Amino acid sequence: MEPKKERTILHVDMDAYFASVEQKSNPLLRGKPIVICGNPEGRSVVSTSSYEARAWGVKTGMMLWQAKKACPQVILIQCDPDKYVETSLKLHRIYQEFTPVVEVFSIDESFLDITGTERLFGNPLQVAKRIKKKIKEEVGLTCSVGIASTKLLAKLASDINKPDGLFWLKDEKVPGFLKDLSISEICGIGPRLTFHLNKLGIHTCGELSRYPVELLENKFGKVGIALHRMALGLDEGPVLLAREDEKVKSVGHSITLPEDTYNLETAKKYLLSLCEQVARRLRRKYYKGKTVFLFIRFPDFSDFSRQKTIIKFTDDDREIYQSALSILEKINIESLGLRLIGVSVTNLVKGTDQLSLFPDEWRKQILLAAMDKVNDRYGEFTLTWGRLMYQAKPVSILTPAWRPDKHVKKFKFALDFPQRS
DNA sequence: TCTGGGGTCCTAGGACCC
DNA sequence: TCTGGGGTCCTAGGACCC
Repeated sequence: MEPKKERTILHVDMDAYFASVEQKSNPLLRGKPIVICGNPEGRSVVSTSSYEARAWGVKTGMMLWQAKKACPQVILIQCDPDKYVETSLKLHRIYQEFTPVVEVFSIDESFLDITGTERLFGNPLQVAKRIKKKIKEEVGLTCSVGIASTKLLAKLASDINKPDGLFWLKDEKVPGFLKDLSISEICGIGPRLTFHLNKLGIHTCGELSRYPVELLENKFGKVGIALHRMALGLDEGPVLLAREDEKVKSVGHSITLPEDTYNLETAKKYLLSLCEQVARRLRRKYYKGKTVFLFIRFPDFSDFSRQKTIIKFTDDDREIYQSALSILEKINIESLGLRLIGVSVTNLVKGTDQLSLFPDEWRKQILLAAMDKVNDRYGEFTLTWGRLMYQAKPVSILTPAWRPDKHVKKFKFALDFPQRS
C-alpha cells in the first residue's frame, strides 16, 4: 500500500449561475422568478432558473411551457454567453489568488487544490470563507463551497446547505455520510446506471460499497470497479489544470427545429447553416478535422447517427457540408421527418494558418478568412452563402458545460493558466 | 404540449497491414 | 497453403457531465 498523501480540495459551485448573473446586471430582475433559456420562442428548455422561480417548482431541463404553467409570471431571458464567460474569468482570477492548482470543471464550477496553503491563508474553512467573501464583494454573486480530501467528496459537500453554503466533509465523517446517500447523487452515476443498480437492489452508497466488486465488474466491466470505489468516496483524480496544449476532441453544433419538418430542402438549409458555424469555430481556433459526424433525431425521438472520415483534414464549410449531406441524403426525411439535426467534426489536428501552395486552395482560404473577419466583427451570419440569407439567425447558446479552453480566441487570457510544476 | 445543446469517454466489432 | 497475433484505424452505439 502506497502512503496516501492527504489533500485538501475545494469545490466552488456558483448558485443559479446564469440567472444570478442576469439579476446582478439588471436590477429590475432581482427578486423576480426568471429563467435563462435558448430561444424563448422555440422548443427550448430551462437552462437555469432563479431561486425565486425554483420556489414555484421551476427546474433545470423543464420545457418552457411547463415553466410558465408552474409559474405564470416567470420572466424568460435569452442566454447571453459573453456575459457569463466574462464573469467566469473574473471568478477564475480570484481562485488563482489562493492556489495555482485550479480545475475549471464547467462554466460555474471549479475545483481548487489548496493543500499546503495553510500558512498563507489559514485552515480550509478560513480559505473557503475568504473566497466566498471575495466573490461576493468583487463579483456580487454567492456560491456554495465544499471541502474534502477528494474531488468526488468535495463536489458532494458543496451540495449541502446550498445556496450560499459551506460544508467541510472531514474524512472521519465520510462513511456515515455515504451510508444512506442515494447513489444517483454521485457524479458519474447517471440515470441508466442508477436504474441498473436499483434492479440489483442497490439504492445507497452503503449498499453499493458492500456489493461484491467481482459481480459489479462482471456486469459493468471497468465501470463496475469504478462504481465500487465511488461508493467508498475514493477518488485519486488530481485537480487538473487547463493547459494550453490540451486538445479539443470535437467541435459541433445541433439544433432542434422550431417544428418538425418532412422537407429535405429545409433539412439541407439547417445542415448548411450548422456546417458554417462548425467550420467557423474550427478556423477560429486553427483546428482542422477529418471525420464528419451527422446526428439526427426523428419526431418519434429515435436517434440516428453516422460518421464519415474524409481523406484530408478540413475546416471548410462546403467540404464538411458535402460529407454530412451525403449521409443525410440516404435518410428518407420525407417519410421519417426531422426534429433535430447536428453536425460535428472530430479527429482534429491543431493546424496553422499557413496558406496553401495551390492557387485554388489559396483563394478559398483567403475568402474564408475574409468572411470570418466580417462575421467576427458584425456577428454570426452577417455574411453567408446565398441560400441562407432569408433564414432566421440561430440562437447562440452557451451551455453550463463550457470550459475556457474550449471557448473562442477573443478570451485569450482564459488560457493563461500556470503549468503544474 | 411532449422531452436543449455542447461535449467527453468507453466498448465492441470489422477491416487491413505486417 | 494454412494459421496466428498484434497494432491501428474506423464505425456505431451507449453512458455520463453541466
